[in-house]
Amino acid sequence: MSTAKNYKPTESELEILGILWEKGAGTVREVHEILEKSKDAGYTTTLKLMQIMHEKGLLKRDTSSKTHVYEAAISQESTQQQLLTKMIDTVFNGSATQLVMQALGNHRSSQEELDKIKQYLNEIEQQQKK
Amino acid sequence: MSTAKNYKPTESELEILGILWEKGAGTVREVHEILEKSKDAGYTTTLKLMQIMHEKGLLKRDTSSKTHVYEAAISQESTQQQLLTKMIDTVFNGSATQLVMQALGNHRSSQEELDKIKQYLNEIEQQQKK
DNA sequence: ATTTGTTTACGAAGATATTCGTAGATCATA
DNA sequence: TATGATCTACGAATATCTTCGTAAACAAAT
Repeated sequence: MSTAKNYKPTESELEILGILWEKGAGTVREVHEILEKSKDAGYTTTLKLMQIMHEKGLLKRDTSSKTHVYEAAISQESTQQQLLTKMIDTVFNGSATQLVMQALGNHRSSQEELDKIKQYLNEIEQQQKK
Repeated sequence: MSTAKNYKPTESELEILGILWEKGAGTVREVHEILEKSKDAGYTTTLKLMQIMHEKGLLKRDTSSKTHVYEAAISQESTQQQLLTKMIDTVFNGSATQLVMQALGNHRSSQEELDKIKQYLNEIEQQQKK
């Protein structure tokens, strides 16, 4: 069986996870209203999706009141990590560097952000020297 | 209708594209033998997938000899770009920087690669000043 | 108490992706 | 020419994802 940890969320599931990561816990109604802005789907569709995600262990939920409150059960970081790894593997010939350069080249970053990255690079180098 | 350009390949399709990008043109048999190493599927499954990909415009094929020869019809770069954009958007809160740092942090890069990235950063900065 | 609105649960239809068996064509070779 | 190996084409079964209608529970308002 696949635990939630290494389960690969579908496209729709990722959209919902994204919303919950950003806003923290929320009801189906709340999630749905945000979702509607970028997608059109009925309320029960969102409900069903979130129920399935709960079954799969992707969401936790609090059913103590009539209106259930959901929350992401997997962290954004671990999900990012998993998707990145997969992507590097299948599309970037296994090279993280290739991915980084591609991302930097085509998604305009501000000077501030570039500085942040530079600083981070230095930190990594320091660590490696030890 | 969606052209091959903006069509989003499925998981299986990406695996096949990855193989063809790396090795260049190839027959179903060749692709299948590489695919088998990481996945188990029958020969006709791979065949069918590649035929469908051809219909969708993801692969070109040369049918002049009995054994057809396939080739990727979409570039690795544009596909990388498309997937990156989507991923940044849904999983990294729209921040390419966040993705870059996550990738750097968890996928060990050699000093050489780090230097390459630094150099690339400098190039970007130069460009921006103009 | 009845109506109205909101919620969950359930089931099923529809869409898409994946898998593979089987048949027929082609070719090498015994 | 027959045999066997390899290939494509086709169709269909299976699995998975997505969508939504409907019903039942509940609460608030009339």
